[in-house]
Amino acid sequence: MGYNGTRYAACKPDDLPFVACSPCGNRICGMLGAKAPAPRPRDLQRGERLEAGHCLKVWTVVEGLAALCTSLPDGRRQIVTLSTPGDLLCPMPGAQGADLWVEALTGTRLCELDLSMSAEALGEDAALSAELFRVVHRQMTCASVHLITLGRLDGMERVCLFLTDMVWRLGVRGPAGWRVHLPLSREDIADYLGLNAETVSRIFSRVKKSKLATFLSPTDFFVQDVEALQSRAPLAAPHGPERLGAGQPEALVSCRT
Amino acid sequence: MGYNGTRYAACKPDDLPFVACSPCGNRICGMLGAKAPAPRPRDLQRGERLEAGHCLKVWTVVEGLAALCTSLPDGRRQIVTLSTPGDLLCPMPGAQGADLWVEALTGTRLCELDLSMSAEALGEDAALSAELFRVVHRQMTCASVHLITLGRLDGMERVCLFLTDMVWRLGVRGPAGWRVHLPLSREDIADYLGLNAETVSRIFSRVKKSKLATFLSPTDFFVQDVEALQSRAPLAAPHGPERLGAGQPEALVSCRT
DNA sequence: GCGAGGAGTTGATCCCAATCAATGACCAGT
DNA sequence: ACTGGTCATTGATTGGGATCAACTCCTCGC
Repeated sequence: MGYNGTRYAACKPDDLPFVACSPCGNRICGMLGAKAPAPRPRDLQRGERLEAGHCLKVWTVVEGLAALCTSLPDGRRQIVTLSTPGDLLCPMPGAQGADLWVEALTGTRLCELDLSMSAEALGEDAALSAELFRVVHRQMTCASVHLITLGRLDGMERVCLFLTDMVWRLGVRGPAGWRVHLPLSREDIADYLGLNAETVSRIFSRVKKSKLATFLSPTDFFVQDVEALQSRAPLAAPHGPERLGAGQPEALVSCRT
Repeated sequence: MGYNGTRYAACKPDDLPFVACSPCGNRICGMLGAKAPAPRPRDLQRGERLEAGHCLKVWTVVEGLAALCTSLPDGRRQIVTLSTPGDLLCPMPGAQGADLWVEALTGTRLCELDLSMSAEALGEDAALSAELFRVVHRQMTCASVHLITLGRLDGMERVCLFLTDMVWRLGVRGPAGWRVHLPLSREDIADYLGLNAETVSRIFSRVKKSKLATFLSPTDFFVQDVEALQSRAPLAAPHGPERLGAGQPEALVSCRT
């Protein structure tokens, strides 16, 4: 339970193997068919890592929360991407000097797809390439929002944007508002937002005081007025209510005039 | 003059029309052939903008320096991407709430390619899709470095990383080191690095004092020991000496074991 | 029940970068 | 040469977030 019913229910663990994963938002599994080794499920405990290495492996998050993490030689960590159920995780060989890995921020079930064996298929299957392009395109959009967040928003704005994003991605709608379970620690949030854990905690208190959200426990909060929360940030959360990417690549479609 | 001779010389203005642009690093022009309207050159003066809109237009920087800019309703600006000659600029419909545009930071010549007319070609031409994927893949890598920079590096580290990057991208090698002409203002640099103009200026002074670089003028500097400069940042500049992306998509190739 | 350990909160203090302001360098136009 | 404008530099001050530390709460294992 807990996560968005429609997306999750369509791809519950029992449905393995995952070739029928497409309802999760990952249409690649289905498109590949016999061209790649069958997708295989992977269960990770909190803190467990997958070394991204340099292979073109791709994961779909089925349940839980995974992050694309980097860390500098001195231990500073930056979370580049948060992936909630339905998201595709494709770690790209990153920056020299920074480690890169996929980490489960809570107990997480992934669906692993190894595309490296089928590099030819990638180059030749047009529909697949287009789909890959679409996915990466979407990730670029999210990356832009994250970039602006880190470059120009102050702590309060970052946190409000983050909470709004969590509402859209993990929230359960109730009669009076949204209830959200935060499956990550303060430090994880801090590493995603470019802050530190104490600061995140302090800002949560401010959010609480200004009644933008109610905290039921350190990991559960409730939002009555998402608009109010959203408007505290000068930028909209990338995973809005009408979730992008369900249909055609919007850049291509929106241009027919 | 001024810019890296080899890359620039292969695609100088006289070579128009730009179908022969591929030596610039943009192989898309050549691949499209008759499927898209012929690429057309555009000259921009400093500060001039191209509204990215929602169309799939793509630009190659031939000469000068262009930026993908965003700004928030209150005027805060964040430069998402800097493009030097040879780079491909493809503004993706960005964050809601933030304006997005392409801006020339100095006199700049672009080569415009409108892919929106040929959306079918995009979906059907496998090689083209793969190339697009490769380009976006590369941009993701740069975006990661930029993200870590904004999230976790302090001012000095950001500036040293930036200067190193400029050496690799714009530097002219001389007998005693590299000479670089910076075609952007302090404020542009600040908006790229998530700082403000005065801070950038102050840090430049510190760099000068610590002899990591010599400033010949506000817009020209000289670096004797790039390694020393580079090592002041905990991360390598994304445009290293052996520039990525000249050959195959490295993710696909590096996995053949 | 009890203690150990981890996570979260809150306080005190420090420090880096933002802000505001003054000055200087350079350029274009008259 | 003078003037207005833009850009860069530098100083004084402020402020937001980091750091260090104390304390609470909760869980887990015994």
